Amino acid sequence: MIKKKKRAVTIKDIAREAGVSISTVSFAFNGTAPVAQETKDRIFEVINRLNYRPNSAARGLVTRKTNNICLFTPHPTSDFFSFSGNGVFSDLMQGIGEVLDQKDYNLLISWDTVGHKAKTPKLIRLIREQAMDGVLICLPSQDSSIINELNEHNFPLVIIGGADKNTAVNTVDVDNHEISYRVTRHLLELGHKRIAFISPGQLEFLVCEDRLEGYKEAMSDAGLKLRDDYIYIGDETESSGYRAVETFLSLKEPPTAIVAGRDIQAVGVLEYTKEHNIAVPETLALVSFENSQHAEKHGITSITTNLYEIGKEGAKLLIKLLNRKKERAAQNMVIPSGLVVRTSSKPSVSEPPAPSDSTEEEVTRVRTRGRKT
Amino acid sequence: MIKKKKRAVTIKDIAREAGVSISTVSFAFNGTAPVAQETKDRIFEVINRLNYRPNSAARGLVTRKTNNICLFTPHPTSDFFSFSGNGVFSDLMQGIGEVLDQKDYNLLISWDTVGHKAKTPKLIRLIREQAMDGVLICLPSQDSSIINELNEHNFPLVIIGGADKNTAVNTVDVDNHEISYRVTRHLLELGHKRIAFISPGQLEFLVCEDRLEGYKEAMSDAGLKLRDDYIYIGDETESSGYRAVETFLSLKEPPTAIVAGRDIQAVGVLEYTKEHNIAVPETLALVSFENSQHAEKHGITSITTNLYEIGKEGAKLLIKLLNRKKERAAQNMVIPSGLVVRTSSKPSVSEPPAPSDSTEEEVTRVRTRGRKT
DNA sequence: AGTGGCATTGAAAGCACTTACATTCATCAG
DNA sequence: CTGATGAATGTAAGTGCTTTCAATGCCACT
Repeated sequence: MIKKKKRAVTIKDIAREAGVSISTVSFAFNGTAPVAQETKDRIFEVINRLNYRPNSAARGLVTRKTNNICLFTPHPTSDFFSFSGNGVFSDLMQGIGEVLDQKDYNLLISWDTVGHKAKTPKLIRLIREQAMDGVLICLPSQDSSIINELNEHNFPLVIIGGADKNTAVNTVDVDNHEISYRVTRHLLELGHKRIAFISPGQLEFLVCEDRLEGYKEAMSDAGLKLRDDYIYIGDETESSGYRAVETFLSLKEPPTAIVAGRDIQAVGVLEYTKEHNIAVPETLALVSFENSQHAEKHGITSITTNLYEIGKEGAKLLIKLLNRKKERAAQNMVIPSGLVVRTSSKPSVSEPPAPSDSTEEEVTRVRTRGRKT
Repeated sequence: MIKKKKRAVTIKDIAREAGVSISTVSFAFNGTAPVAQETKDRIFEVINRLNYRPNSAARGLVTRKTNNICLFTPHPTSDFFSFSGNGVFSDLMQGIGEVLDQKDYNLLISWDTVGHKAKTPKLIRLIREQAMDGVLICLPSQDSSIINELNEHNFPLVIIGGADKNTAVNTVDVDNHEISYRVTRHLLELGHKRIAFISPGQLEFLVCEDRLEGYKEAMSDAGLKLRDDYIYIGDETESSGYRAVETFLSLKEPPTAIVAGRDIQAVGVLEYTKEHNIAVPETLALVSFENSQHAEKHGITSITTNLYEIGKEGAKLLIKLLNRKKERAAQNMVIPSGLVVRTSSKPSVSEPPAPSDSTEEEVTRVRTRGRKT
């Protein structure tokens, strides 16, 4: 095989080979102008024969599009990535990837660089370099300075999983406040009064704050007063659930039910109750979030947070944004959640009965809100 | 705020504002030619004031570099992503991301598109479009047609986790064959003769094949004959481990020890033994791979497979490749593994003793092999 | 035959950079 | 004093594409 500085095939090559001008090739390839069927056939024959694909840099230079979309996440070892124990990140990514793929967008991953606070955030750098068309930010913390900056510059942006409700920005998420209200309400309806809450993580994450608030509101609405000692700030580990029950049950007035912020914590709770022979749900009822395999395996009542769906809708929304000429109001998209009642909150019969609240029947509710622009 | 079709600031703007030519700006910014300190200062003042960053498409067009590196993986819901239960993908990605970040490369993620066999693989498309400089392929299956194609075109490529030893291609991985030999050997040294093996997944994954082969070789070397009924093809689930023991123990001559292909399977094994009151390690000894949190938590003897390190080295190697002018022989980099002996393969004393075989002490061995080119 | 209209196609101007090469100007050896 | 040297800077070509606008040819219709 003869080695030459083998340049990739360009539009020029196609034009020459097909005996037409380069603009005609461009028109034919992109379908941006009418080209006689005969010439079109000839051109495509050459394109396929030579495996031509337009150089993305050259094309991007003139069209000002990169077809890259950046997924900006917290640090991969952080809380978030182990959210739900396993597979959550995969679910999200798969949802995103699926729609991006279909629309021929590329997925760029970026996260806050460790210990480089001094440097311009990588995300900002990428934007200045015009290296991507839009960004999906997932699980932002309360420090929304970056988000605000992007938003002001009017950069296409969708936030996934926990958006500050006070910012006029496009979001896709489950309504953590509402579902937390719902699971707490479920326990209340079973007659529980002393209900404790385990936060899924640090409260600076909006998911966590929202879930806590939903719990609080449900309690207040039920006329129950909130107790600080019924709130435990957990993390992404099983053992944080374990330690939480341990703490709760050592109280003078221990709770009779627990809302765990995530399934893996609920697993930790069950580990404790099993070790200490505490009857679930008779002595201690338990509900949780995510409805993951863990919940299914351990019979934990849990409410779904469909990350796959969230990713998918987030990507769709972002792409819609990119194709929009004129400004529009920011959209807050809510992915429906279904409560799946299992033995952890119900006298065990045999098999978990049908969900009281099916995911399938609900419909995505979309709320819009004004934007200053 | 006045809305204008706000073009990003270009090198031209900087040149005008600083009163120099654009080439001087380019020289100063990139340090590619000497520029008087005074002018350099003036230029950088303007650059910082206007937040200039060179347009990546324009720059890429002439330099033929994108600074994008693609991580090509199996489908995100596949076996691989849940490899090790949780966090493995994160570990790998973090390792990769860390070094890429430092060198100002961007991370592009791509995986085989579902059900689009007809379409040109996305990876090939990206390469033809010259949308990335190099690719990290992780956990390839035996179908190495894509790899061969890339390799023939001399496209910068590093394979992570399971490379076909017969292809002259750059790889970074633990030596699955060797570590499998080692864990099996460990059981043999404890006096076991009837040792069964659970494959971590379908044998088309090279990791799986390698681990199986290592087991087989250790058995053969010990003068023991291989039995088909001592081999079970598992998957990424706990229950595959459960089913595996169940199968093994129903044999006329059940094994006295098991090599589980991954920690999560070992967990499934322990679940079974616990339920059926089978003494571990007395009646059934157990070893596994990965040395994940699962292994630690359940006291499973396991051998490390440091994905973080693998990712890091893989990225480093790829970047080295990109900066190399002349061709060099392909490198096969082996990340060391350490066997951590715990109670699952040792009469339980109290706490797991010090590892018999510490990771720290080993040194990365690098093998090279000729390449045809 | 002349003319207008339409469908195709081509020529050329960017897009924002890098870089080979030319130019300038001061300095210094002869 | 002159020409050579070399550092600093500028000029312009080229990167592969899109897109505007002009040119061409063909046909029907007058």
